[in-house]
Amino acid sequence: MGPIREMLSQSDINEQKWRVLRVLDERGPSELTLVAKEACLLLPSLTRIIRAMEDEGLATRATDAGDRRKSIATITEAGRALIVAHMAESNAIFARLEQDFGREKLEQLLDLLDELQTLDLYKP
Amino acid sequence: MGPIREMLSQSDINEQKWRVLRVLDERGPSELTLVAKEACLLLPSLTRIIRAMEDEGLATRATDAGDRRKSIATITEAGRALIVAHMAESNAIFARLEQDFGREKLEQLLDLLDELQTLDLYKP
DNA sequence: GCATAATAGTTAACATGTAAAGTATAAGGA
DNA sequence: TCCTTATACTTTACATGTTAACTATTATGC
Repeated sequence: MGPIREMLSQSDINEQKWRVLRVLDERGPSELTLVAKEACLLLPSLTRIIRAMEDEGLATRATDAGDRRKSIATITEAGRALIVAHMAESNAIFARLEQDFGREKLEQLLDLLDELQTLDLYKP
Repeated sequence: MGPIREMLSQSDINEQKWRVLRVLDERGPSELTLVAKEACLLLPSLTRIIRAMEDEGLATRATDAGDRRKSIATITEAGRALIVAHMAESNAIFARLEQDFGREKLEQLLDLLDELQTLDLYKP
């Protein structure tokens, strides 16, 4: 993810915020636990990140009406604009990776990682 | 690597020190840049870790005679003893992973990751 | 219903990662 | 030889990850 980090460092955003933005954009308003899982973050990290993102106007939050323990995060227009601004470059980086590494291998790798992550190695 | 971390947390050692110990054990006395590469650490991290390991008597250091910029790290008997003490459990964890995930898949995954890491995505 | 447990997040304290600048030594070229 | 560049770390400062303890709210068993 080095190239992605490099791309984002030009802007006023980092890798974690980028992942959160993309999750919120793809899945719509979501509770924080889900966002954390999708963005591969622990909740304490997400707490920190999303507070910053609120301050920067990239996302908003509201407590869920049905279950007041839950907090629902939503991407703002500014957040969406940031995604649009970087999407072309992001795609180019990904295309480059596909070309250098091989599309099949890349898919294989991602599948294996996904599968490994769903394995629960703790239970016996 | 969760299970490995769990195993080590019982003891007075952590994941990074474990990796450094294993590198030093497998490759013998080595300069720090090599150790960092093999243990997937940046040099500043290694500096911190190896100082602690010296204090705990797990490794020693000496400046290279031929090139006085280099620092050569060596595992001690205490370090080797720590490896021995945890090796059986480490092997069991790995065997468990092989069983749950599949040996072939695991090898495939490690190969792909290795290959990806050698790719230089920054150059042209 | 009420006590207990479970869930969703937050906070705080500490460990670790990372980038940038600094030091010391070595190598190369005019 | 002297100046410049490169290498091998170290130090510093800050970002991020991680664990444990905490609050608030909801679900469950009796």
